[in-house]
Amino acid sequence: MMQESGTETKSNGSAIQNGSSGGNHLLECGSLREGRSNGETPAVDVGTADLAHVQQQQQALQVARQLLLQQQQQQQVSGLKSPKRNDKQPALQVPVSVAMMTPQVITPQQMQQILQQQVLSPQQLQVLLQQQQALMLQQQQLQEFYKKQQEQLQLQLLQQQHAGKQPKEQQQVATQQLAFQQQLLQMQQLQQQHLLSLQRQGLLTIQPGQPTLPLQPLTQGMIPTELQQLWKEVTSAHTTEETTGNNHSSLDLTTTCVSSSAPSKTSLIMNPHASTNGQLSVHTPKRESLSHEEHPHSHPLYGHGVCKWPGCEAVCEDFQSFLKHLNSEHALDDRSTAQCRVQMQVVQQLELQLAKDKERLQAMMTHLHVKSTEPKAAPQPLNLVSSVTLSKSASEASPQSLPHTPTTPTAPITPVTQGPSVITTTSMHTVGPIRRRYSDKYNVPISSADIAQNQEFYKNAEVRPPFTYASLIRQAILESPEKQLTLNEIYNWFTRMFAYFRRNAATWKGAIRTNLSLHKCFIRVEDEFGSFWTVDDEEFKRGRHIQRGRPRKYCPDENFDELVAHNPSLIKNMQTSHAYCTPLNAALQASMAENSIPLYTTASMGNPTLGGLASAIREELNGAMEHTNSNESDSSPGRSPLQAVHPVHVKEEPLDPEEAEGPLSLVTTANHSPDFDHDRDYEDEPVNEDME
DNA sequence: GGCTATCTAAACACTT
DNA sequence: GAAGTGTTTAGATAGC
Repeated sequence: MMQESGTETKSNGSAIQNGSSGGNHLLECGSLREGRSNGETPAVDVGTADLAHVQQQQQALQVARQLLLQQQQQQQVSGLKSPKRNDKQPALQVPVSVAMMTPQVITPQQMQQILQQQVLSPQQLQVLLQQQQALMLQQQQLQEFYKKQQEQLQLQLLQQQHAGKQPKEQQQVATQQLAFQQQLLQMQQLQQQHLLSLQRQGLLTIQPGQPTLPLQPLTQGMIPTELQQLWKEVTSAHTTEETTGNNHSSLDLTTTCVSSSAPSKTSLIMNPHASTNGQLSVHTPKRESLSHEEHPHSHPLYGHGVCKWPGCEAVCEDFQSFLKHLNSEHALDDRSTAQCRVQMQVVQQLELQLAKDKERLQAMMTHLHVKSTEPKAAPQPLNLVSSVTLSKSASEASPQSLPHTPTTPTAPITPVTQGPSVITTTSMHTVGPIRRRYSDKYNVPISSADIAQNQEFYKNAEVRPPFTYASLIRQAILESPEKQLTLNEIYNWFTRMFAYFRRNAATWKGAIRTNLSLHKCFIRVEDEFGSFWTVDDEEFKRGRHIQRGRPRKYCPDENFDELVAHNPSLIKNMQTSHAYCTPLNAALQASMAENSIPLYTTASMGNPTLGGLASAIREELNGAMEHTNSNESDSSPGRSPLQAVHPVHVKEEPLDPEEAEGPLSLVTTANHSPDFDHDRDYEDEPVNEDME
């Protein structure tokens, strides 16, 4: 221990600069020292100019300390060495900073001498006091120097504030200042402890006429490592003292260092306000001690009969045994110190992580808030990267709720009810039926990336995806290799991709079926193996629905022949499902349409089964019924894509460009009235009441 | 407040 | 007949 002290003294400058070299007895102090001695806090970076300035000041301080050290050593050589000390500490060297920080100008070594010798002769005490007085003058000079330093620092801070420097730099400077203040307070506290200790031992008496020991003006000359050293010296002194039954304040000191430094560091990093009063390191020990007295069994290191010291987990039957265990097994030694250091680092890392996450969250919220006020120029329907719930108005193309970070499947999303840029993180549990509109005018397809980016999240979290059923169905279909899925496959896709759809199957399955039927973009196709669904993306973007109240597409068999008789052209729509659904066949249809090839030709080109044929006929009949009765030309959503027919080669009237875009506009409907409006949809045309 | 989109539930019909 | 599938309607809700 003392060798470490000596090592530190030898490499004084470097030891001060490098908090990990020697003074590792007390960790929090070491951490603080690192921040301070390097002119930066562990959490933030200081500006280069600030850092250089602080370092210059520190170098000047070190020079002064070395001068002081030399003087002290001379004093020690002059006759205050005790035989005991020489035995135990052959190379005793006083940490310079310790000498500086003790207002009594009694170095720990000297104090230890006193403690070890127990009795000093009056002559020795007189010499000691004289030396103290001489040193005190130098101490006061150094204190003034420190004061000037602080003033300069404050001036810098003010200048930076006035110069409008970035808040981060301000915060860093403020953090530095807080660190200084904190160290000052710690030092003052230790001073008092130290003084009381000496007074109790009767080894130091403050004479009324004697220059007042400067309890207060010890400025920022304290370095945590020095505090550690002093603490250790004092503690060891008290340990010696225990033999005389005069046991006091050792635990308090330990508590002081451990409990005050870590939280104070926390406050420096996370909550500057918490330390602005500079009090936290002062009263914490007593408070904690009181807390433990009031709640004797609520020690942070004790719970469920187990010692919570990291890596310990020793079973303690009661709190008293725990205290014994704590004092015996986790006393102040290198091991405990190292463990404490590790724990501090863990806490630091967690705090840093928390700070970063908070900052990220803030940036996200800020970003989304700004975004919500932006014009809806470019709909980004499902920008899930932001991973924050936002209202629909936050992005017109965005759904109302977005999940939290995809990396945290348990993170809730928030279904925001209303209001722009409302971002909360607490209301996921109220996920319910929410509107998920992409646009009033058209649907903006979600991309695979939209879902893929949050795939794991939705797979694991029972969070309702912020997509409409239609969008999800479309996505499911488009993700399939054949761009077609059976209903059951759609179900499976939903359950596979979204944990939310692994319950209440009846509800969402019904919704899927409803949407499949309701949206014109979904096209049901039959083949010999059954029926499957495809999607017409253009129609999807139009977002049109089948109008309510329109007659059912399904046509009972008993009406089939009659309907065929009334609609002979329906046979043209007896294409195979394959011919329609695959992109290849769609292209083929387009090509044929361009060349005015009647679509029924495709039927002959395909390989329709009788079942498929009948189904196609039946479906087409339904569409024909609609046409017949309501004079509608638009596609019957029905399902055979050919129901969404437009007379391509028959009609000479121009087609609605929109309608002509898609493959659905390719089918001939020779029997249609030439004057019907192709642009009209079910939505546009009232349903023929006769049909009903 | 009206309109629209969406969701949900339900009824009904057909198919397997 | 049961289950699955498909269609349609009505009501509720939320956003525009």
